[in-house]
Amino acid sequence: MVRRNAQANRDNRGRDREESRKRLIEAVGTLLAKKGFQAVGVNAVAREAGLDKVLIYRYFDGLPGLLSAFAAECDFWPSTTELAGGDVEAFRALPVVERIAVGVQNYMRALRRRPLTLEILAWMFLEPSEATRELDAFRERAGKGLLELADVAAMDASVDVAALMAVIGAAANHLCTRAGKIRRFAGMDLSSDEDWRRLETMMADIVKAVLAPAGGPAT
Amino acid sequence: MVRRNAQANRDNRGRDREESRKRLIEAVGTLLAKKGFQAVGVNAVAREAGLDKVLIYRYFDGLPGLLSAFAAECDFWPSTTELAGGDVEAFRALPVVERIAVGVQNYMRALRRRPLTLEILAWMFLEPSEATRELDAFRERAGKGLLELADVAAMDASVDVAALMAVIGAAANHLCTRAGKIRRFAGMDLSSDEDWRRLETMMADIVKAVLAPAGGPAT
DNA sequence: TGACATAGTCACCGGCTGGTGACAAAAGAG
DNA sequence: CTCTTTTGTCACCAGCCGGTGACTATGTCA
Repeated sequence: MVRRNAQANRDNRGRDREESRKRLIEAVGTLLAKKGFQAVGVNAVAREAGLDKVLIYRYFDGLPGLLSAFAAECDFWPSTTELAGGDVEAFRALPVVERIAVGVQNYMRALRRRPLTLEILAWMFLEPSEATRELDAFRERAGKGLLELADVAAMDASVDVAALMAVIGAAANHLCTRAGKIRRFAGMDLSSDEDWRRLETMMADIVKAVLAPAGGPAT
Repeated sequence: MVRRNAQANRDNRGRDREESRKRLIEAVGTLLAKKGFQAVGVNAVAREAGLDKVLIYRYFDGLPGLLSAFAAECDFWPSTTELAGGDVEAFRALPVVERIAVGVQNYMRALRRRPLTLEILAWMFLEPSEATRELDAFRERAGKGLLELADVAAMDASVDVAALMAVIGAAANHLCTRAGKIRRFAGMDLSSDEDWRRLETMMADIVKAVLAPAGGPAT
């Protein structure tokens, strides 16, 4: 009785550590996509993978380790290159206002392209837990990269750039993470490409309007 | 054995429906403040109140009903008056750009003043569940009120006001809900009044810069 | 062949969850 | 005084959860 999993594995002539690792990691992804982060537990993942949960402890030293392996496997977080729009040299050549405006747009697009990342991100935003702690490394590292990529330091000091970036970044995070949960937000349809275009345009307009008021200075 | 709760109640010469209702509602608040929304379950609330969980079903018809009662009891959501800064007449007399800028500031301040609301809100943002569904009524109702309060309809059509409001609102929600969870966000200290002042100022500056570029029209 | 490490299964633990049915004690009504 | 309703307690249910120890099956190497 209750031999389904065992048999399925025996048919595969299991006994392949790498294969099992892979299946467990994949199970995290499918479970994340199907039921959200809340459903990702040792029992559920093992069940989804058709393996025994003890392997999670043996191979990954627990759930945090498995999540970390999952993040490393799939392209969990956008690369600096992606944030620069593919061509870092060309990006650096842009005036600073354009760099920020384009960088924000690319950041949002990169996030929206990764529903699983958004799912995890939403939970990390809500309550940084033991399970998600290892994933923070990815975020922080990428955060540093983004800032030095935009090279914001060389800016007109008359504008509070840090506050601007915080507001814009907060809006991007909120809009992207909510997009997977609800359809409408403040009158915008988060499932509509057209409305996302409006939001992206507004973000860029904000950056430009604040940093370069009335065709003023701005490097 | 295990007579603590029972005795505590007997000492009070319990047998007071209203008193018990009140204690259950209060238990939601203290639990929310102590351990967050995740910890709010039937068992935990009853334990916190020193009563039996069956009373939650009898008096509130389950957890959603209890949460709804909680929301109705405490001032869960800011009133229109509060969003207008106390004086609705004076608020209406402001030019539209000022109305929006001030309204956003008041919205953020109102949220930050309500840590329990923020805790619930964060969960409603993450995953609208059966338990939080009844609380949505409060939000939607208040949302309508805010929009007609600002009277955004009478605006210069050359600017995408809806997108602007969405971006600003998203930023406000994200910054406020995260403030209770983490200290720093994008270089800003969310526990510092000084940095909140900078964020508020930036929000207002954004609204003004986008709606009234270079001292342009704007009603 | 036999010894040994690895891969994987299974049964079990304590503790929690939401939920229910049976019952005691108090208050009120006639 | 009795009978009924209300208030509250308690015991129990099935089903999860994370975690562990004991086991078997398979392969490898001498």
